[in-house]
Amino acid sequence: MFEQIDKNINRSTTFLQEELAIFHELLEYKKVKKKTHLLRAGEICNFEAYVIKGCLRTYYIDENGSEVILQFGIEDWWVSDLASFYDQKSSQLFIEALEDCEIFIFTPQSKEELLFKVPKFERVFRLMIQRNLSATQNRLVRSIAQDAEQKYLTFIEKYPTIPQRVPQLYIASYLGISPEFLSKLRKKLAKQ
Amino acid sequence: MFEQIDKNINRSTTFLQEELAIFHELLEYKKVKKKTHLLRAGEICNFEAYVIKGCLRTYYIDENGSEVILQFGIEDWWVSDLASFYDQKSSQLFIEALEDCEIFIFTPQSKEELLFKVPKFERVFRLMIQRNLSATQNRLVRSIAQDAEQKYLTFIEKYPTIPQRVPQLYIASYLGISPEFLSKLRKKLAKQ
DNA sequence: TTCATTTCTTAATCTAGTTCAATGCACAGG
DNA sequence: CCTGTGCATTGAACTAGATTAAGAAATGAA
Repeated sequence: MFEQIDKNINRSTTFLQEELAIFHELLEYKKVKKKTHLLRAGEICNFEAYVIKGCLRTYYIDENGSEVILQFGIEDWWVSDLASFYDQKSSQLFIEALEDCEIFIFTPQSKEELLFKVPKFERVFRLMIQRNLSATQNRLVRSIAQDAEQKYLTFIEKYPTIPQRVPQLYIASYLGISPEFLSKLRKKLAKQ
Repeated sequence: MFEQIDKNINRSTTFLQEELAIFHELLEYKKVKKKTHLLRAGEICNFEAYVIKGCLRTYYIDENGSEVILQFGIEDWWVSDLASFYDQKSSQLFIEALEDCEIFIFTPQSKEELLFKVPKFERVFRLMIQRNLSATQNRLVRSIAQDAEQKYLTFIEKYPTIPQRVPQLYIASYLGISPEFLSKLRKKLAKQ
């Protein structure tokens, strides 16, 4: 049950068995049904979720009413609105399960307790947010500098499993192009 | 000399005089001449810089050879490539002074020493990166969902001082539009 | 199985923004 | 003081991608 997440956090820091035991103690296991929202804009995000199994999307609805997908969360990703979680302020994001999911969650309380008992976890979480920042910066650059075809190719290279799991509609929204145009692109690429 | 930066870090956490003294001790003051690069792609970023005065840009050169400006750094902003700084790995970014600047810098060593002596600073730096992430996410959303005119208006509202300080060329690059089109936009907006 | 809902594809039309090329301007350096 | 260099502006021609609308295919619920 904990193998997967242990392997993940052990990438950056090595923990003792007793430290891991405290960690496991504080994790809350949850099942989430497809189409359930874990978070809606206006609410305060009171979790940081680690995806054991399944797929979720984090999205934003802008002033024109159009959805923009910020992130897909699949196995071994962390999903949350960190700004809302840390500062306990109202979120602007939606987080929705696209498949039946299994997740571990931290609440602000359980996380605080973990960091108090095993301060080494500071590093794990700092790295998590830092990776997130790097990934977001890279995506921003691509969103500005690449054309639709390059973006799509980069996407399927980076996330080869996602296209088979989520509607194309959402991939188009992630890439910032219309679903119709993505369809055309795929047709063109298929016959090359 | 330290008033400005003290005020900035005191926004989120309150520090004792002796803690601030340690902080000041570890800050390194530097002057940087216009057009100097603090960082080039391929190098390891060995600083986190706080801008006392002046203006810098952080940019990226993509595979097509075109520049994308990720961030302008002006007074009271932190400027660095965090991924490179923390992991001491090769950077992908360039950081260049657009005006003569005065900055404070941390090296990996001085920062480690600070966090060791005054762990409360963990929070300051965590908030810094978190704000950076939120800002980058918001920019990503705008870059996808807004048209050029909206982006420009959002930009001058958010950073009203920058247009007077940096060439339009760079603002266009930040917004992800061509300089020619920005010029046309400005003309149109001017006569409204 | 059937009906309803969601998703995908195709084609025609339209437009926001690019590219290219020429001109004018400002100001920094000798 | 001139002169090069970098930047802004303008206009004409072009194109990547949006939008609209309609039909086909897939999925799911009852």
